[in-house]
Amino acid sequence: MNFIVGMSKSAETVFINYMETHNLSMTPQRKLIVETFLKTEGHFSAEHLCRLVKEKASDIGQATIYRTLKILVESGLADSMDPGDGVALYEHAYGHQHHDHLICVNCGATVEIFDETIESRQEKVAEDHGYKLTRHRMFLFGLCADCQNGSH
Amino acid sequence: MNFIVGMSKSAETVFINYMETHNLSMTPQRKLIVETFLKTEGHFSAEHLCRLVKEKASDIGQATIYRTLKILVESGLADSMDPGDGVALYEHAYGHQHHDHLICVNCGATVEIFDETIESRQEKVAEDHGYKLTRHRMFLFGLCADCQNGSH
DNA sequence: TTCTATGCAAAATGTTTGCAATCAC
DNA sequence: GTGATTGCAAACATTTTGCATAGAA
Repeated sequence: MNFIVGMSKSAETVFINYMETHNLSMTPQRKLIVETFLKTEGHFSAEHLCRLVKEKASDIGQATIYRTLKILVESGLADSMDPGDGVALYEHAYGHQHHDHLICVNCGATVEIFDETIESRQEKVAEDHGYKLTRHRMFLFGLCADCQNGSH
Repeated sequence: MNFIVGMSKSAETVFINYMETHNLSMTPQRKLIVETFLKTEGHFSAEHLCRLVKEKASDIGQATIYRTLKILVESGLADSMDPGDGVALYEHAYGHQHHDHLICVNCGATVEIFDETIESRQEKVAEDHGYKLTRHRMFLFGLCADCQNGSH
């Protein structure tokens, strides 16, 4: 379950460090939630993570899962986004470079995208308006190749 | 209150046409809500529009305002967006070209932006992944000039 | 021990819906 | 008249919070 990325620390180590420096204790609940989060690839809702966690320990309350997700985001292990329907989606952030998302409006298939030209134009546009850019969100919506063809 | 834009129809005309072709009736409530919407510039929430409408007619229910906002979006007069906090913001869409938004994270000042290069790269990135792009949303977050300086 | 974390249930938020009464055409 | 529209209140979905209990260090 470790990320082997050169000399960088594992996600677990980063999380444990964050916990220690913030006087947060490592409870079995948090351990399970973080492990489950790290094992889950892709983009998923809090509710989806809840289901996965409760499969392993049905007595964990959803409040704890939401609270731990917040810690995961603060610690830099998770990133959260809302493509527009008011439901936050989470994904791994540690060891992952910034990217935006290309989402199929029919089946939900999501591709992580990154375009240097867009990124630098964003900086420039912000500067042109006197803004100091801190972050951005970009969602491209369309029909994926599969959905353009056959079904539905 | 009319938009004088060459030969194009006024927003009211477009709305009335939409109503007729969709078998929707022009009630005094809808009339007031649409008038208020058209008079309100910028980016505002449903709740903000509710307040403005209720100042004029306190007996209009919020459900009617939400329902009318939906009609406004469907008719192409309004555009709705959610910059990320789960609250939809509305703005005029009729007679306005597409644009994205640059938002001050401190004071909320919002600038409408448009960059040809970004737009065409978005198309290309989508194509490269076999997607047929239908729409996109982009939010740039940063500190506006005012907030970089003095007050906070 | 002492302060933090938990689970539960209730609250908060923004939006939508069911329904009987009302209104537009 | 007839079907669409309204206001109300309740329902909704997601996320957050208060609180008494339980647990970590």
